[in-house]
Amino acid sequence: MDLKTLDVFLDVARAGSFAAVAHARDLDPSSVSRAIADLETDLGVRLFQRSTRRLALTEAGDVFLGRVEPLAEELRRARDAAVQVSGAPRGRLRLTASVTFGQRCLLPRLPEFRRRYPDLALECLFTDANLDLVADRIDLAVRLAPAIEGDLVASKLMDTRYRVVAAPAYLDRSPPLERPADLQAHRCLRFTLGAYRTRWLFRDAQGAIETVPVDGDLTLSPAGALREAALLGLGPALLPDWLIDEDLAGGRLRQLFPGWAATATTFDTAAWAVYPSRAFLPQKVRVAIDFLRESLAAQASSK
Amino acid sequence: MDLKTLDVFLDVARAGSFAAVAHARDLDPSSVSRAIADLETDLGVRLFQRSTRRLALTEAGDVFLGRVEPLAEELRRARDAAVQVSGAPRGRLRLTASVTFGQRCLLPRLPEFRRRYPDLALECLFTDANLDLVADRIDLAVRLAPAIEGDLVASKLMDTRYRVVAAPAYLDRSPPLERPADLQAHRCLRFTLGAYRTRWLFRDAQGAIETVPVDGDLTLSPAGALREAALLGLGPALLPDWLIDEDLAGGRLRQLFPGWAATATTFDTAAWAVYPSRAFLPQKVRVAIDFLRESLAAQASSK
DNA sequence: TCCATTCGTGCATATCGTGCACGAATGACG
DNA sequence: CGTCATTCGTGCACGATATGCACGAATGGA
Repeated sequence: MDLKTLDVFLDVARAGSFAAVAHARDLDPSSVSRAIADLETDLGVRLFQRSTRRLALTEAGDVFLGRVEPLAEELRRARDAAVQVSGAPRGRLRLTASVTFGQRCLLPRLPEFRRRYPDLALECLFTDANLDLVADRIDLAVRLAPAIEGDLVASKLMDTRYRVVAAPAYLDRSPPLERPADLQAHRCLRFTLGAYRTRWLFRDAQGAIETVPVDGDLTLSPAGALREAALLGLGPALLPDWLIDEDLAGGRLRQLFPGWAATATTFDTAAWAVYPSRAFLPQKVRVAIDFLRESLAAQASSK
Repeated sequence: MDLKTLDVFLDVARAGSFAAVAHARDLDPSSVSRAIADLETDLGVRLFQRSTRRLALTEAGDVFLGRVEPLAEELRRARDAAVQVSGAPRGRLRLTASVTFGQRCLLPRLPEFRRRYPDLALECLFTDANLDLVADRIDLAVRLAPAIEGDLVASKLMDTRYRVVAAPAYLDRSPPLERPADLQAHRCLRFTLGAYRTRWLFRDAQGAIETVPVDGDLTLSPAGALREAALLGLGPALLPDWLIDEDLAGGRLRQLFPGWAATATTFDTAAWAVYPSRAFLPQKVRVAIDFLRESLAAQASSK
């Protein structure tokens, strides 16, 4: 049973004519005739009594019409409802990012986002666990990486950089840190993740890369905790710019080796908006991506 | 949008797997995958987020599911309702017959019919106008004719015969009526319709046909009125057996020329149940035909 | 009676649905 | 981490179905 056929049935019942409906729908009358005949066969019930000039609903046809007419309308509504949910910046958006990035870069932007899209409810899952977009029904993930692999679609929000920093008080009472290699004489504040614990990489203005072994008696996670330790003057730390830019500007932290790019993994990395598919992208996701890109870009360009 | 596709969608939403649904329905998984993809294209909305091991409804998919789930059930009900109306001896039956036949042969049978089929409402249109089955939405017509022509379906209920009759009092005071030709000396009671007004036909035991011109100063319609005139002794009348059998048995009328078959049109004629179509014949019509055939046949065999 | 319109059907063809084969991705398991 | 079974998506071929066209029969109006 085809919904188009049901619509044809409704039209024929109203018009009392196959030919009139065929004309209105730009179909051949034989198609309408057959569609109705097929529907009758499908149902096992005669819906119309026919003569060439007259068409009348049977009692069964009457009953079917009464039942089916509201349903056709409901189905249109079902479609419209689905389209509307998808097409409008409303509904519920499930967003995930790491704890620190979420709190540092996304949370402060929520008031403005809410102001712009008051019909859009946000569900933020800030976690350092790498949530599965399908299984956890995530609409949008913000991920920090040099690039995004796999089937997922990614849209770059902003570039990110790492810097080695330390508190002024730490620097005042410590041996000088003029070159990256000087770190080896210091107890560095290390991030929990693999490469961050053993060696940091530096690239100078000419592009030469230097690997510096690092060690220390403090390993921390998440990145926000590392920042706190650095602010407390516990040692040098390798931290992302978006986390410490304000501390640097406020003098609470100082950047070491400003002529060098620093990292523990890759020098070129970014924050990405990641979502499962481009096809039929709900509007709510679209506007969130655009908002974040715009907002974070504005932050980046003010450095 | 196909209802089968909607059912597949519902199954997939419940099972969270294309493959499982394909297996349950004995389909290839690619068919399920395509059906859902086509539905998404049709709607312009993504209903599921997919990974090979995981399938999750989108928010739009959720909304659509909630809307569509009750509709599938309602459509099944619509079909069932139509089938039920058609399949059961219930509902409303529109029946037509000529005034006289209706009152004489059908009306007395209504109590028994109602007793048998209490859920079946009868709408009887006894009229001498030849109603159109389609335009007037007649389920069943009882027609008196030698045969039924055209597209309509006819089922013979019983044979009918005409007889020339007169009241005993009329015969006592009139010239003798021993042969059909004797009618010419009498003022016959004539029926309004064409051939009944000018000549009656007689066929003897050997099959020889004699045409007798008839005349008189009284022309009547319907047949019941003609019968009344005959009972009043106003003259000889050509009347159908079903109308006068009881009068003959009660001696109120006498049959003339018993060795001859009489008619104004054709000698072999019958009462027919006529209905628009055999295809998907509603049960209510079926039982009415069967009832009338059985009941009228019983009347015929008791003569 | 004539004629325009309508429904139904045969036929040919275009379109669509579906199975099969296969590749890529996913997770569970050892 | 590697292996493997399972799952979804896609190309291809082919069968099934939908549809237009032509035409005949019937209907009703003039």
